[in-house]
Amino acid sequence: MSGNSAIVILTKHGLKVTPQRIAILEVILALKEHPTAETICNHLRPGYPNLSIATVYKTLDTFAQKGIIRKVLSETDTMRYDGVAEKHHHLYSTDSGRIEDYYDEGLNKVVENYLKHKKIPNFTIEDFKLQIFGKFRDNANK
Amino acid sequence: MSGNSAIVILTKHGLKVTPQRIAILEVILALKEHPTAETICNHLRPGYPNLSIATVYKTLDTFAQKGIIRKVLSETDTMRYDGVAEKHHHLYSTDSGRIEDYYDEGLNKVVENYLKHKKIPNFTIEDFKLQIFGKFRDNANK
DNA sequence: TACTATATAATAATGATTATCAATTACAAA
DNA sequence: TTTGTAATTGATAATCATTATTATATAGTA
Repeated sequence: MSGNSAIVILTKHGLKVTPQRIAILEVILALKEHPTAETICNHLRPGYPNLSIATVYKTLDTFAQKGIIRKVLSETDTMRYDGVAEKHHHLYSTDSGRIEDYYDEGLNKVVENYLKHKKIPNFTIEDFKLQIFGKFRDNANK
Repeated sequence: MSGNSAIVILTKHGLKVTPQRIAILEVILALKEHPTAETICNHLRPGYPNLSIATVYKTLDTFAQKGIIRKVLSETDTMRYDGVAEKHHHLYSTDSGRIEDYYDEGLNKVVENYLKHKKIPNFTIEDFKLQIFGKFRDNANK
């Protein structure tokens, strides 16, 4: 029951449950590719021909504020969104715009440990994230 | 002779030495605050009233391509630039747009070591960078 | 000094995102 | 169930950062 879990998430965060919000949330949870607002819109157009891009932007912002999704910094000037809220890092291709998630609990621990001891002067750490740059060895251009 | 080192850098990278390039390079090397193109322009306006914002953008792009400076991903949609080419990380404030450099050779080593052993499938690592999120304990809003 | 490729300035164009606002809708209370 | 109200949506205009265009100016070389 995929539709259901979106509703649960919205309710849990005190958001009004609208068809648009359900649809947008379902798409972003399903897509693994860090979609842009535009991409999300295109995915939904068949079912919601009147969906406005402004609504998508506003909804994504709302979700990000609630911590349901994350905004992803990208090399270009297009903002991208990430349906995965659990801690992870990003692999950036140095030849294309491709970005992939990278989970590595060991890496988290190593860095956490290091930072726990090495205090940064004048700064209280809340979270960290690695951007790893390099090349994918397959040709897919997700 | 601060003007001199900018000229040396430009020459070393095979770039034509123009007054605008010297001025822009000097400003970005001097500023510690990851300025935007606009900020750089404002700093230079007194001396170069006709400096065009387009020139600033193009020049910064040229510098970044040569590796003289780096582009910095920011939370908002404004690109920022970093005069420091040596490897370093960034501290992001979670309440303001403030971004500061963070150098930590020990941290570099720890992560490098970890990644050297833990191969990432289907990906060749070239470089990495940490984004560290948190709060600055002073009030400066650089 | 003259030549040629490159850089610059001014400005128009683009593209992503945000603001506005009237019409619609979710949902709480009666 | 119906009603009232505040929040949401869609349409579109406005904004803001960045890029493209192009005529003029200039750096570096012969």
